[in-house]
Amino acid sequence: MNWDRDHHRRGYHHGNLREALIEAALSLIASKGPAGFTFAEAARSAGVSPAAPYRHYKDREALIADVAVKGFDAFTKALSEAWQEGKPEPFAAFKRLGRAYLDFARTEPAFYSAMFETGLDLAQHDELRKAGDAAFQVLREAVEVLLARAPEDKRPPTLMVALHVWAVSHGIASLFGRGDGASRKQPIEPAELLEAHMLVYFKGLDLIA
Amino acid sequence: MNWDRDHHRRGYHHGNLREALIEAALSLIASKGPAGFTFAEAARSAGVSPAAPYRHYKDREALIADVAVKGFDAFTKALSEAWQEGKPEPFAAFKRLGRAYLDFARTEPAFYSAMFETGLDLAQHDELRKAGDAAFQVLREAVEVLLARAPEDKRPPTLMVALHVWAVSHGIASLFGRGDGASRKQPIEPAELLEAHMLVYFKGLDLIA
DNA sequence: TGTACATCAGTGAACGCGCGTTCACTGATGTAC
DNA sequence: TGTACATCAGTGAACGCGCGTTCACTGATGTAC
Repeated sequence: MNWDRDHHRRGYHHGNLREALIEAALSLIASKGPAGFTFAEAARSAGVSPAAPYRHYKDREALIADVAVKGFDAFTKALSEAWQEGKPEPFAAFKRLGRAYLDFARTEPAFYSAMFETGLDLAQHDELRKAGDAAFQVLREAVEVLLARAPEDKRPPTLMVALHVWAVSHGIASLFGRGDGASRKQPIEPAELLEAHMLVYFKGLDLIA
Repeated sequence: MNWDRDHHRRGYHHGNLREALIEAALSLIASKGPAGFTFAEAARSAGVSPAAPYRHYKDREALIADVAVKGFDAFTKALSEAWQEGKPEPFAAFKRLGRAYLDFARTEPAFYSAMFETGLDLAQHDELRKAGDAAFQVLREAVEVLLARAPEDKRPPTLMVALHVWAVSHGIASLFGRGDGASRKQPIEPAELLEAHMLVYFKGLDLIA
């Protein structure tokens, strides 16, 4: 609970309303889903009048889009740090990458749902699409390093493999790996399920024995 | 447009308000997403007073849950009909099953998002969980038939494989295969992407050469 | 076959509520000279 | 270093709106005899 942790230093100007609104939006999304988030309540929880957010965002949707962008930024960072350019060993690094993907979805369900479930039109939010592309780029580069191990004549297309990796990760995360009640509990842990999948899949690609 | 296609036969009693409300909910979800659906507007579009829906549903959430249940029923039916008990040949039937999965998500985006993206707590909606389980059961049985081909000593667990199939199908459907603007267009068709995945994956399981 | 009555599935008016947004405003901050 | 002024980032009151829900009600339907 940190409703007013900053009240003591608040004067007329908030100082960093933008960040405060994003945090407020996240905690509202976390507790009520992406639908149950309102501009007014975000303002209230940032300790500011309902008109104040309009200094920073055109409207409600602009704030959600910004939350999603910030989410993708954090996601890209988390994935990059897990991948570590494939060092010291690409397969071990890839395993870390997969775990980082699921960890993010589980520990940041509000970000994750703002990123993938708000139904924002990507054609209308260029910055959002770019932020999403940057995250995917991490997966793509990791796949590229792994595929470099295969003999050139039987190397599958990087894009295809990267899309497979993304799809299965996203599928596991959204079906079985969320923190909330929408999760369909299974007797196999999400991380274990993903790892088992990648072993079979890479074997199918002749990348491993 | 069928706002009042039934008006001529409407008297005091609607006759099948329940179905009309579900249809109304679907078209509202389709045009504005699961968030932009209201009880009042559903009533209006069914040509009925705002109090009428309460004869059939406890509240707004009960209607959404029912839409999701009906969606799973239709989904289960579509998958079963595609699978046809694996006849005449299991792999061909499985390919049909995968296509049916993606087709449903693409042609019934409103059902699909009511089923997977409304964030309903499954623990609190038993009928919904059951309807979802029934759909998954079709995948599970199909996987079981395919796995029967593998030599018994190197046969992977049915549940694990079925969960992999579900995850990758759901991942592809929700990331790349929806009709709306949230779809991340790729140079590979969803159906092709799924089929390519299953070929690699089954090869990894030694089910095919 | 007709009638009395219970039950079902609607009406329509009303309610309190919170939302998104606009407006004229004002206090705080930064900058030019 | 001090002052004038432009700009920035807030206020707070107000608006119209549609929502979810409740209520006493009533027309239509089904059933017992």
